[in-house]
Amino acid sequence: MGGVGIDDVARLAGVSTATVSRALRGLPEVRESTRARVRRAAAELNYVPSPSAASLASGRTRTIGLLTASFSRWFNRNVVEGAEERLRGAGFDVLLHAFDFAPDGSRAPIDMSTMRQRVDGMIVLGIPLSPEERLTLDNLNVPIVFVGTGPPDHVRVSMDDHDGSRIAIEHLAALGHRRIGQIGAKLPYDAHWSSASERHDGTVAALAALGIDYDDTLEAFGDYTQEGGRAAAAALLDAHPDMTALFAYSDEMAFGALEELRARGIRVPEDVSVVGIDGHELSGLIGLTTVAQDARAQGDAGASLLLEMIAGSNVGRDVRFPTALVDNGSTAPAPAVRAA
Amino acid sequence: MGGVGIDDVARLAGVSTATVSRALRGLPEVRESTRARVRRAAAELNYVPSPSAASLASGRTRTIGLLTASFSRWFNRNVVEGAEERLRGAGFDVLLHAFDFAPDGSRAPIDMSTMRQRVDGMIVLGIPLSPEERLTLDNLNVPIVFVGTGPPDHVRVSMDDHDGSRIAIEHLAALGHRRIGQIGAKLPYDAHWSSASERHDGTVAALAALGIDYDDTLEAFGDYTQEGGRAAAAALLDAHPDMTALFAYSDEMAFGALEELRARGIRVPEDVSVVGIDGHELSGLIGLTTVAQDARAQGDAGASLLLEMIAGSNVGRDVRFPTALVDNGSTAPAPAVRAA
DNA sequence: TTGTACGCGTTATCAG
DNA sequence: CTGATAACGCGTACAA
Repeated sequence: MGGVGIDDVARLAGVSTATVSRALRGLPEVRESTRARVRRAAAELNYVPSPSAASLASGRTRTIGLLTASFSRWFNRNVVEGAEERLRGAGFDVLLHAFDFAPDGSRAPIDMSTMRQRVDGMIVLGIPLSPEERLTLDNLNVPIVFVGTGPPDHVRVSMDDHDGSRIAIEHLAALGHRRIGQIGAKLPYDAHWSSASERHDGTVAALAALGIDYDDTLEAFGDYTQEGGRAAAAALLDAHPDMTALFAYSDEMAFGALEELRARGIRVPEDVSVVGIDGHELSGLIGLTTVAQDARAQGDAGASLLLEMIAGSNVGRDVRFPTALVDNGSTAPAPAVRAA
Repeated sequence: MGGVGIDDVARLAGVSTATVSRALRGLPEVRESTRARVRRAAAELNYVPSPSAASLASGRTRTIGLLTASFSRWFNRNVVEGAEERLRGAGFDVLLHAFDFAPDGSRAPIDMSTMRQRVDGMIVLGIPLSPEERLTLDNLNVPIVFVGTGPPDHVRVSMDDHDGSRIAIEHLAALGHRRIGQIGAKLPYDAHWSSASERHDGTVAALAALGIDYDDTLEAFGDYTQEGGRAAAAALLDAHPDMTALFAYSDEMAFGALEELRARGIRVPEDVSVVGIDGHELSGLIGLTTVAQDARAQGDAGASLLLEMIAGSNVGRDVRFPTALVDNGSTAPAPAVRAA
């Protein structure tokens, strides 16, 4: 029951352990009749190969490390789901390494060296990494795919952040909004290649293209949490009573903003319009207009890419997913326009 | 860089590999000065032990398997977070095995034998298992902890389901509601020990204690999804126009019910009151009164229990967490009462 | 197409 | 307290 080894199977099937190994792993050089016999013997004995022994002997682990920030974030949990399904379907296990940000937005340094020898590849999800952290990652000497946020010298899968901002800003501008507050993120180690940075740049570019002056006091940072979004909204509302719209870089931050607006008795969308990013499953019920992305598909794509890299392929550098505006009713013509 | 082994460290420290192993694992029988020397050598060489080799030799993996249904469910993702943090803190890795239900509520059979030799323990999250599935689990020969839903002959951590229903029903009854629809779940393999079953039983008991007749046509099944909750609400509203309240066994199903009510122009709470279970982070913004539980703490507790079992302790059978009503405004006196 | 035999990098036993 | 050495269970050259 506990100790059926490869030699037990070999004995029962009347072949050598080498043949058992080859047959069970589907190597082509085995006669089909032999393979069938081995399979039957293995099934009869309820044999399962020891992954430790296999890894030790082969150097491969058939395990992928998944580094992610908290599942309280819609994006992360959806990517993990998509990636996990694809990886398990391909016969890979998933080693989960999650971590949280402290309330002040900081976080403990992540040491990936514990993953050494444990994984054949890594997926890193949605967080900027410090140079030291990237070093411990690279020292793993396995392929790495970044999803959501990733440095330029690595393979990255994400939505088209720049274009997402353009869509949001153009939507608001078309409704006559000119004083648009932004709720962004300033995470540690953001070296200008995070999604937050790109959404910011896209916003600035979109405003410029529309001839609207960019005012950096119209940006506050919610760091992708609901509470952060609420605090950011509060700060912006205090500083800019004339603001008529809010663009949050995630639905969760937008939800926080909606809470703050409601608490102040400010009507949405009559007084202030709000747009988020994600396409959260509750944006419909809550009534939040959002720039929707398919996070699950990004997880799937990231996993697929990683598997190709492990198989030796030379994949490209970047995969960007499109976004689309979903109007759930939280935007309306700017008050001044309506008045006119 | 790639191939620093225990013997490299041994050579540099001037000791045997056995001593290196003992020193680095913190075994007590090593002189502190020796341990320090070994530690220094290991650090200098950037040595990380091979988990495969360690597992092969010791039989332990320092890895816990986590079996869970989709993270789209609030409960699951919060439990996973709580458990993951505790396990990683204790030096254990987490192997994630997720799966989805098909749209019709069924699911493919889960084969845990792939976890054989891979994990020192298992946490199973929130799903009833078939007898065959439980068998593949038990055949792993490792401690198992169930969180949320678990068979009576295993260690289980969950909220007090029975009492949660009591709280919800008493709250509604105190407001004068008598025709209370329930949105429950009928998952495959539910052998009467699931949270859904217990919430149902608790509801029936609470109604009986209040002298309210139980009517099984007032129960529909949403299977813990938002869409399912919406469909269940629709069916109940069609069949029972006189129904004045809905009690859903999860916030997500309640959210679906709110969607359906809104689509029909039925006001909440003026026409129909709604209560959920969970304390979802968006229940406040959405305005859903709910019986709140601490899912993260349950994940933490489940992990702690499992670690104790792995260490050889004989833990108890059951840990139940309390719940508390959070009034977010979706309940009001029953219309008939108001009219009176 | 199959078998032999060595090696993978630790842990654990037993001496010392 | 420390060292030598035999497992641990498989993958894979190499040979047949």
